[in-house]
Amino acid sequence: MLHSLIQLLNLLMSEVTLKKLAGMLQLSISTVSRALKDHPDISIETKTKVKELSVLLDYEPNTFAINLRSNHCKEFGIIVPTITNDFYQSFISSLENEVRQYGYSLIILQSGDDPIIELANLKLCKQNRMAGIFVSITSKTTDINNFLKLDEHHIPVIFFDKVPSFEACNKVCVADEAAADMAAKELMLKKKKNILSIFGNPELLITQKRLKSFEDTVSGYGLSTQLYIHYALSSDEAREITMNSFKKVIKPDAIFCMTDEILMGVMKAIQQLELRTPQDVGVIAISDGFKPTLYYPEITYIETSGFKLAKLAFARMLACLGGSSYAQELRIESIVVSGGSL
Amino acid sequence: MLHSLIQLLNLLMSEVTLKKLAGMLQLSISTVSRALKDHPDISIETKTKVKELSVLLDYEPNTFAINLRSNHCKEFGIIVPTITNDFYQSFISSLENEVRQYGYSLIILQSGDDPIIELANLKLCKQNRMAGIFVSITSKTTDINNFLKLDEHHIPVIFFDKVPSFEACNKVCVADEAAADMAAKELMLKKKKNILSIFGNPELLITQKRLKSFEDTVSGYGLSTQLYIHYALSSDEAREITMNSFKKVIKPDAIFCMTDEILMGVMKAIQQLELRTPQDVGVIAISDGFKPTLYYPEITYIETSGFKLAKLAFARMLACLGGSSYAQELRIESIVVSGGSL
DNA sequence: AAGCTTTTCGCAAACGTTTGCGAAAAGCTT
DNA sequence: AAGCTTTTCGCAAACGTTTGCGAAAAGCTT
Repeated sequence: MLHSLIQLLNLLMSEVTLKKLAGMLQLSISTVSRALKDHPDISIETKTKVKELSVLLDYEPNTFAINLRSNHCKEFGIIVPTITNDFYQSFISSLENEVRQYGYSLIILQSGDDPIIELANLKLCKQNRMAGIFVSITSKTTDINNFLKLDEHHIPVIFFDKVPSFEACNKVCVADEAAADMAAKELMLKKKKNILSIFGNPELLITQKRLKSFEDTVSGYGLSTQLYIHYALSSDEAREITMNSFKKVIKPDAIFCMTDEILMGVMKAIQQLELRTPQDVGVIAISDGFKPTLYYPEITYIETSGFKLAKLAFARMLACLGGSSYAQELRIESIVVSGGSL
Repeated sequence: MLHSLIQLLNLLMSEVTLKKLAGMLQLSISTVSRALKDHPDISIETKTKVKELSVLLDYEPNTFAINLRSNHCKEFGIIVPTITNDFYQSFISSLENEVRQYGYSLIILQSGDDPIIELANLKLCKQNRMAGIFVSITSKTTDINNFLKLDEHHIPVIFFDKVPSFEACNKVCVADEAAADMAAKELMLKKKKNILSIFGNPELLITQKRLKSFEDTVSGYGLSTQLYIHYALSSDEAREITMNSFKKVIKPDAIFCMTDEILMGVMKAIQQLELRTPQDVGVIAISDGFKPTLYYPEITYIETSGFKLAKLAFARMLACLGGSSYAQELRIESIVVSGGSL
């Protein structure tokens, strides 16, 4: 009696392991291991004894040992330029919820839009033998061979949002062309004639796709619509572009904002100019859907949901882990959310 | 020659390990291990041979094995109600940058403001033997014993922002009282008489502290200032409160917003009511600093920087890992950022 | 009752590191 | 040249799991 009490005390001092459980129960480690996993070789009596003690002592298997044995862990990495962005935020939030349901964890890695750091993060994912990674590349990433190499190591790589143009890889995107097309159609329906069109970084594939689609749709209508195309790399640049546009003789009757960031700059300018939407100028954006609700009237936007995209990305990841090897490009459809600003 | 070529091919097929390196170099595993770590026992010639081959074959130590051996890993967990919040976003972004510099990774765990999930996340951190965790508790978390238990397992716990009232734990906060006090002073300086004061969840310690300090400061001035105290749990509630307040006979001449979320609702109401700041109504907020720049004129706010708080939290974490055991409550000072809305 | 099958468990190796200790070889002392 | 120190390396155990295989005990068959 005293003896087992001392044993118990010793146990409470340190970590509970299979070996300790086995020692107390006078069983072998393998039997304890199998009992806890309901292996058919073990008798009911032994199983209950083992399980009772393991609950009593709050036994928790050592993840490190399990990882070493199985040579993989239940962690995903996500590499983004920065998490301070509504779209990524909702993507990450949604993704974290998904992976948790499946017993995985999510490690965030910011590249700061720097390919060097991106590469370092990638290496970390490889070294930590992550179960898979999600990547939104930097605007300067040209070489994606390092990403493809991970695929060889059986670490699936899912690109999302900002994806490389290379074809043989897994990509999930919002409907770039379709979203720009929808925005253009909305503007045409309202018979807008002078449209200030502000796009993001022209080096990104997403910008090029959206611009082309936008222009094509507008010219497809064959109306005498004038597009004033600008690129803004920041909210502040968008604000200045807007301010300058309204100093001109021909003032825009509508503004198209390719991103939330641009929308923010545009709206600030509109407040500064004391313009009213939609009377003085119409506004439409492509957005995750949060920023447009900040204004009154709410901004009409084409929704590109980070939440939905994360679900799609995770589904694709599961498929890859399940053995689906051939690369796919998936996209989610957009919808128009009318807010009264157009 | 052919023999070593075959060896090389075999190696490229599978993972490179110390054993494989040792086999190719006709050395023992221990010698290879020590050579790579510049152990003084190993000769220069051996070291260079080992290192050259390891670079050639792109050897990367197996993290799982290292973790098992050392019984700890280089990962921190961060548990927050949700990451979709400017303050947490900048906190996490900043924290990720910090931990990366020190070779750590960051795992995000959202509780969804649910104590059950929070507990599950906590257990995960314990099971994965994380190096330490950062926690902002849910509004319903009452029992923090489970957190304290981690401390016994030598996993430091740093509470931030939403912290428990229990004293003997590590806490880093923004200057709750001081921030509310500063906001009150700004309002008094502008001689505001009817102040709509909207606070967050009244169950949170942070709300209680700010409210008390705010009221104390205002009454300390001894002026005939009227405070209209309200609580808003969402942006939309704040909007409605504001809308209703301006339907009253006595209209507010200033609005105090305890959080970004509240500010957003208030500003939307202001746009809807077509009021101008600061002429028609003054606005001041406690904020991380991003949202206030969205409006024109920019909102005057008391800065509670997530960036700075993250740096402080990480410094405290490092101290804990370094052996500092006694619990501390740390806070960062706030500053007033004038934007022209008051 | 002898031989067979089933039940129940333990041995031992393996995953890839790190590290205390010992031992051989080399260089040094007097 | 014998004994000593230094240099250089390998053996073996350990971290905590999982799992193939074998073996003892028990129950069954005819």
